Amino acid sequence: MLHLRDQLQSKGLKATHQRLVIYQAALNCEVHPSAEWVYEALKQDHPSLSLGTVYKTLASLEEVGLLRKMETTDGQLRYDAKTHDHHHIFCANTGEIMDFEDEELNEVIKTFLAKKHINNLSIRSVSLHITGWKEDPLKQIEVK
Amino acid sequence: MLHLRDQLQSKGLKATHQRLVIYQAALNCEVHPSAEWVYEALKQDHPSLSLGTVYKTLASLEEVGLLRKMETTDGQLRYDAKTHDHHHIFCANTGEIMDFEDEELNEVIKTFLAKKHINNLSIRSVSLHITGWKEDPLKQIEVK
DNA sequence: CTATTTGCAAATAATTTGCAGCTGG
DNA sequence: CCAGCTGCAAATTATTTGCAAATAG
Repeated sequence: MLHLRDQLQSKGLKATHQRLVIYQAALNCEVHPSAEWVYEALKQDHPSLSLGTVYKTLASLEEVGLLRKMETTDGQLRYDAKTHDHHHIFCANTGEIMDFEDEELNEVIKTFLAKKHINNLSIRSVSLHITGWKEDPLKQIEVK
Repeated sequence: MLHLRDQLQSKGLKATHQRLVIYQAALNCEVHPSAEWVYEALKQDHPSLSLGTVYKTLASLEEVGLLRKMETTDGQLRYDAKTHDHHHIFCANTGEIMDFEDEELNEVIKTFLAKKHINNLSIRSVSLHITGWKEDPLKQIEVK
């Protein structure tokens, strides 16, 4: 828990109890959490935590770069605790969003884009959105 | 306007006046429109058109594949009239979202992913999210 | 005709805001 | 201390729904 505290402080945020647990929940979360998700996850152990605070805290963490906003289509703002370049696989039948990390792929894409010299744009990050379909026969049954 | 009518009908949708103008507005739009955007754009010429109808119509068009939902971070559901694979450039200073089409890039990415054989996933589409920074000195002034 | 679709208003969901009281440094 | 945070409730924004009236085919 100590280095989370340091991270917050180095960004100029007070290391409050709420921020520590919210940040930790986001980091340990295997999915890409929404405010609601974090709130539900923490409610049991921290009943006095309010949903409004979760919203504000996630926004602050994003503002200072400790979290990233995720682009989604599902009507909820989601966050991503990985702040380095990585990719996402959206499974069209199960609705899952999985991380996909591949340093080689990052290189391939960035090299390609660098060669192209798009307008007067300096590229900061790239993230691939892969839409796929799980061919697992067990899962197939669940297709709605 | 004729082939729009045909497209709707071929998908089993009645070619109503509202659908024709909404679909056309989405197609001619250089940005990636939200329901609100389409509504505002059409309000003048079609004052009886209701926002609820715009929501329903965009959802229907997406359902039959004439539009795609766009992943965003801005809290509004946006649509994209391009239904083939293409990429998006998000400009971090101006907030613009630009299309980026490059058949060669699609190939490079798909070939790479095909080689990897990710789990038991069949890849349906890929879309690259490029975050960049416009180096235009004129624009730099506007950075907030 | 009649199954769909529209317009409107009311309902719901997601997020933000205002502000009094609490708390970390 | 006291500036920055939190909790709460009310406000706002985005989207969906229900239903009677309109309309495409």
